[in-house]
Amino acid sequence: MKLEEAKRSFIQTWARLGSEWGINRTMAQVHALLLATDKALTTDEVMEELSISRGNAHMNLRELMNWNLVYREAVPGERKEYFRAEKDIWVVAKRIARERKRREIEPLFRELSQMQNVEEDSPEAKHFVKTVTDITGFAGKIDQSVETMLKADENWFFGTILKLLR
Amino acid sequence: MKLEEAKRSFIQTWARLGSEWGINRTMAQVHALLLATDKALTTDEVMEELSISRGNAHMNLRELMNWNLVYREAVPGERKEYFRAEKDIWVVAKRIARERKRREIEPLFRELSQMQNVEEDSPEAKHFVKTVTDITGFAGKIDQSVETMLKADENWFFGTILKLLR
DNA sequence: TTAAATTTTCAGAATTTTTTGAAAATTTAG
DNA sequence: CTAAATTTTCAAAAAATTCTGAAAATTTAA
Repeated sequence: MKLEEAKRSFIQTWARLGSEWGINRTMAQVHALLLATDKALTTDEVMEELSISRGNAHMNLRELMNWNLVYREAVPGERKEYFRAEKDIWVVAKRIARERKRREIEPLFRELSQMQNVEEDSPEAKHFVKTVTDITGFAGKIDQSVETMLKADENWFFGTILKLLR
Repeated sequence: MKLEEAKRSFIQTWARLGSEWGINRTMAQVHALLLATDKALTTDEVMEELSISRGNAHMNLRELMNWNLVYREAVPGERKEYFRAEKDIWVVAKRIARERKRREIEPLFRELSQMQNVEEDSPEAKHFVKTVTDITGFAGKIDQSVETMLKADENWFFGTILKLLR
């Protein structure tokens, strides 16, 4: 398999995976392109490689920066902005987990908690409250597990930094 | 909060969560309705409750059965089919995990493995292969963890069945 | 300053996904 | 069997999402 072919294939696979998990197809493509490339790219290069418009490239690069999956890289003597992806896959996973937890799990958790205050005493109401309570408990456990994972990573990070400073 | 209000709110929340995670909005609504209801419902009741068409209700109920999240329940003396949701949230989570693993993680794993055969020796090619290899390894670990979770649960299930039969 | 380069925005267009609803197929009561 | 009840299918319509491209805003070199 040739490199260019493999890259295209990787971009396509990543895009499909993204849309299966609720991530915009183009955002996943841009991410894949940057993951597959060993240098920082400009907006124009992203547009060219993926045959997408400037607006689209721009918005998705910005969104990837919001997720902390892509960062700007200054290139001396160049006016344009260059973008590079975080390549450490564990860091990538951690950042996606943090972002989805923050945007989705935490609000879910809060909303579900509200629903347990059903002022009614019928069997239907009891059943409903039990279901919601079970789900809330489950969401809490997931939330807690992700939190532990992220905290463990912070400690690891902190430990590494300390070693460097020592 | 009144039961009906809480139910509506639950259905809406579940639908939002579903679409954030790549699950069809209506499928999530139907699932939520059945989770929130302490009895089996007919297609007509689902249509009525959610104000959706017959075709839509039918297709989504069928898809939920494919996911093993909903099952038909025979009601003696009734011609219509009744549907009920699995309520054990751990079982629900396990079934969703199994299905997404089978449909998404496993194919991903296979596709990524292909991409590591880049017959080229440039630094770019090396970088690409390393990235893909890292991701493949990561996907493998996720796959393995989910597998362990599911297997543990099978044992638990098997153990429970044995107890019942003993 | 000035103007060229670059980034940002967003209304309308294009695309993709989902839904409808009516016809066809199937099932079952009588 | 016959026909009423019910389920299933799927082409077309509707809705939701994503993308484009050009204009506006911003930045920077000179």
